[in-house]
Amino acid sequence: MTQHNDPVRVRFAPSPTGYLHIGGARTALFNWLFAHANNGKMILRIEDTDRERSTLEDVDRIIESLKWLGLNWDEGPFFQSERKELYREYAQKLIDQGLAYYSDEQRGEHQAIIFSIPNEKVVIDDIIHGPMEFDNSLIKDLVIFKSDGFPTYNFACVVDDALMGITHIIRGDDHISNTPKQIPLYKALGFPVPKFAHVPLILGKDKSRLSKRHGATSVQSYQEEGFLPDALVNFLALLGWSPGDNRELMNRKELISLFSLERISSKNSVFDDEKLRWMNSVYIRESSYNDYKSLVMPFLKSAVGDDCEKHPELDYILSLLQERLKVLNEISEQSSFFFTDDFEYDEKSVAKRLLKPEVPEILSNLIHKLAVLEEFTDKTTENAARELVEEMGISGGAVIHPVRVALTGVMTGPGLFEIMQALGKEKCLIRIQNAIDLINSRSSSSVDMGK
RNA sequence: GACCCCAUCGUCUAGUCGGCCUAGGACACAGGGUUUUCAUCCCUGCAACAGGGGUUCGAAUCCCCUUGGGGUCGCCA
Repeated sequence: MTQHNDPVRVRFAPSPTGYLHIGGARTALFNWLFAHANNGKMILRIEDTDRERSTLEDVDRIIESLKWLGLNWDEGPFFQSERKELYREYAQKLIDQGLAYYSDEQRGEHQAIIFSIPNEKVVIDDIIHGPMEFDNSLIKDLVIFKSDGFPTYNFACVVDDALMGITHIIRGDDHISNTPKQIPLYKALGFPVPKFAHVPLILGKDKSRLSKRHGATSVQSYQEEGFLPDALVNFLALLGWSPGDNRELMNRKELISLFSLERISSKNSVFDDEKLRWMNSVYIRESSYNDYKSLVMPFLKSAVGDDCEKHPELDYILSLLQERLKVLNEISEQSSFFFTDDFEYDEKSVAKRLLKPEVPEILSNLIHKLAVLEEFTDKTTENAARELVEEMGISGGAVIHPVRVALTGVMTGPGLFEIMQALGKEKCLIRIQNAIDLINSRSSSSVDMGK
């Protein structure tokens, strides 16, 4: 592990002009992992110097998302909008030293202040990219105070990073070109220059920078879809970083102990939704039942109503579904038939499994078998079905498939006899009878069509 | 366009100072097994060092060029 002389201090510095983007979340995560791996501190700073676009709602949303992901911070949140005077002091120092000057262009109430960038080469020894050289004679002087009286990003950022004692700046690749502008600012202000680690961007399927047009990119939308924070954290950590062996499934503790900036790739990476979903299903499956239940209940309730909580077979039903959910909100489509009698019959399933000449007889025979059961469990119902199979000389599938469609409306789902137990005798008998009626009504009309 | 970054399977990646790489793992995909279905699980398969020059006994690994992709060029952050 890398040794650092000063106690490590990092920061995550979002601007509250939108949701927490998945890319921002990864940057926050890398900062968080680095801080924890080095016994350092993480600072949260809100960069709200754009008074037009910054909103309090966005501040809340971003903080909510960070909390949901479990990315806690040690200091802050600090708001740049509250530190205006501080920045002005430093700008004044630069003016006094002749390193900055007032703009002669008058645009607003205040006069903009501009920093003269020295015409020299700047080398950044980036932890991820290695040395990068820039020629500052090629760039224009830098506005550090806007005519609305607020500092610009580059200025406020440098002053804060220095004053807050930030040792490592871990931020997106898109800030690389800001760095050669910021370094002369550190020097002019007499601040030590921190270390930089520019992490590559996250791309969409088409290899362009991940954005709204690639679909949902806010952390909040992943939360709403039913991804677990642990799964998202694990997945995001692997986007651009790897521990070096073939390990992929790692909890936070492992992530922290294995993490290092040096192992972050310098290459952009494409966000693979499929792999995230797979990883999420692993986390759902491997959760304890109680954790899983508390995670999934809000999704179930919003899908089928709060009453589901009182369902006598709730735990049994949820446990049947635990191993087949990729995201939590799938609970809705996969369990509604347990909670309502008003579920949809999937036409393809009906055509394939119910509309067969032998089905009505099988179903009605099964009704007779089930009706006499005293105990109605997965075992007893299965025995009944096996007996029927025996007596009629048919295959197991010949009874199981149509019954599944009769009870659930679809061809896939948990084991049939578990479903029966969860549903209970009465509902099973009614639904099987309904299926028989459905078949009869269908066949009488199709007979006329000669088919 | 200028400046900068990047380049291993479709995707995420391993490949630490060049040899152990006939390039490993995971997701996805295909096939098979288990299963009443789906999912899980197990097995198998498919599939990559962008191209061209060097350097070297030897290069995916180093250098250069080309090509391709990305980022930045705001009194936005």
